[in-house]
Amino acid sequence: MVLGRAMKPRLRFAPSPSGYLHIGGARTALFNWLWAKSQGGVFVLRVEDTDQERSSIESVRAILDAFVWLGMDWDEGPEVGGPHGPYFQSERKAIYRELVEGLISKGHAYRCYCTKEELDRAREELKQRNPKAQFVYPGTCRNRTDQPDLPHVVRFKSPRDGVTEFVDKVFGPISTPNAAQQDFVLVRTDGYPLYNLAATIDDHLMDITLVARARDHIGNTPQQLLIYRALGWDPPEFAHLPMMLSPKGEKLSKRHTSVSVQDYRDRGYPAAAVLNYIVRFGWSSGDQEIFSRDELVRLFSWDRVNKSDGKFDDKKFADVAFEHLKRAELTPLEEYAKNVQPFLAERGLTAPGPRTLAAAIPGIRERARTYRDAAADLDFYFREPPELDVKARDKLLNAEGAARLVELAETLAGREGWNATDLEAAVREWSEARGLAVKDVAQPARVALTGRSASPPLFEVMVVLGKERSLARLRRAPSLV
RNA sequence: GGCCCCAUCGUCUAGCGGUUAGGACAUCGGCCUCUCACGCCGGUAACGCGAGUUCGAUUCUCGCUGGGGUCACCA
Repeated sequence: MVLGRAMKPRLRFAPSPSGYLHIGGARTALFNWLWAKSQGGVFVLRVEDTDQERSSIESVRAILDAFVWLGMDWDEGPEVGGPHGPYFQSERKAIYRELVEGLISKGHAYRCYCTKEELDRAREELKQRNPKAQFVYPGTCRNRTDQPDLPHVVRFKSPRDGVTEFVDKVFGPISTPNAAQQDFVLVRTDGYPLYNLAATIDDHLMDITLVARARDHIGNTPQQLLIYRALGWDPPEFAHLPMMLSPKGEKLSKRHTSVSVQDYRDRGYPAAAVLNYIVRFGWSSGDQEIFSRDELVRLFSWDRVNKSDGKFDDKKFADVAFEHLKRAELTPLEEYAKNVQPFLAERGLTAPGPRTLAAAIPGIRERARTYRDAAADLDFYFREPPELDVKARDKLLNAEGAARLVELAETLAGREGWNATDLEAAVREWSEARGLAVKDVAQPARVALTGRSASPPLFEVMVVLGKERSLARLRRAPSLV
């Protein structure tokens, strides 16, 4: 027990509900979640909806859904509640108001009556005179007589000298001169707190022990530290994460790739693969590339997090997803079947027999790179007749070949065993007896059985299809030509 | 521009003073084969530059260059 503070780490992710869950946000949340899980700590979700203009309840829903899909559960927050609520900042205005009054009365903050228009004008004028100069709030209202009834914002009275420093869990010591700080706004004219104020107060009141967020927040940290000090509170620890950038090194936006977690689900990627890919941005564990969710929890640690930004790579992402789909230990059969179902439904294949589905999946596992692809690969098993790829037919199946398939069907009909080994032996024997190579029979048969030129191994297909349907499709061959 | 941060193959990374600088993706050959895949074997490919420190720097220090972030009544 150190200093009597809570020992269990309490981590949080605080999205602002102004859209979907961004893939970068998911990554930030993941690091927090992993640490909370691995330490037996608590992961809280807090909705930062102080900007009424941009926040929406639909967006909260979308973000929560994304968390559920990713399998990142939260211990406190919307829907589950908890002892530190409310978890929507819009419902915490009274808390902020009271604390801000204290700040003002102690001289750490003051009311400012300069209007946005005045400030914008001053900013503009300065820019005219000296395009390179930076506008700093001149402190006009610092010592002005207080008139609480007039419209105003509340500004923090930043120290003019000294430095603010902290030890980042990832970047190490970071020190910023206070002179670089201006009297930033704490509360807007409409009474709503701004990010730095609300986040600071909530992190403290919610007993957050470690704030892990993307590197673009490093510059906010000194301001928040100043607020902690003014409020007389001990700050939590901070960990900043390197950024995940576009392939070109720009800020990741939808111009470059899917940025909404929802998109990845819709494109048919496994959730665990999304997690696997994004965690590898800035974190590694030796040479290992593929991790299950549980492994991640077990292996994650801050000393394996590095500092340099990374660029998103679709190809690598696709490969990670593919690995998850290929390995049965990562995606068990039942899970695969369940997840591919919606994509089959999209193709109008609503009720594939569960037995057949389970039997068919092993054959397409090493072929399908997404659940969406898997549904396409599976299609011919469940569609009667299978969709015919005309090009494949033109290339591989002619009248002569089709006639042979009918003969083959009769031979096969008389056989006992209907398993891949026996079927292959039978077809081999049958082909050789006619002076044909196996592929001269197999390729036309593939077209008849699957409607396409590419499929899982032919004899596996026949087993999954079953004797009756296989024979029927072979006998139907002449009608395709 | 001020402040802050970063720097190993094209990309994600391993490396924590002495290595033929390793892995993965991508890419290029080849093998396997009833198709497509999977798999396997092999190739190309990196320490940004310059000073120090040291017997010895990818590794430590400084400078430069390059890149990124941030400077709102957004979060």
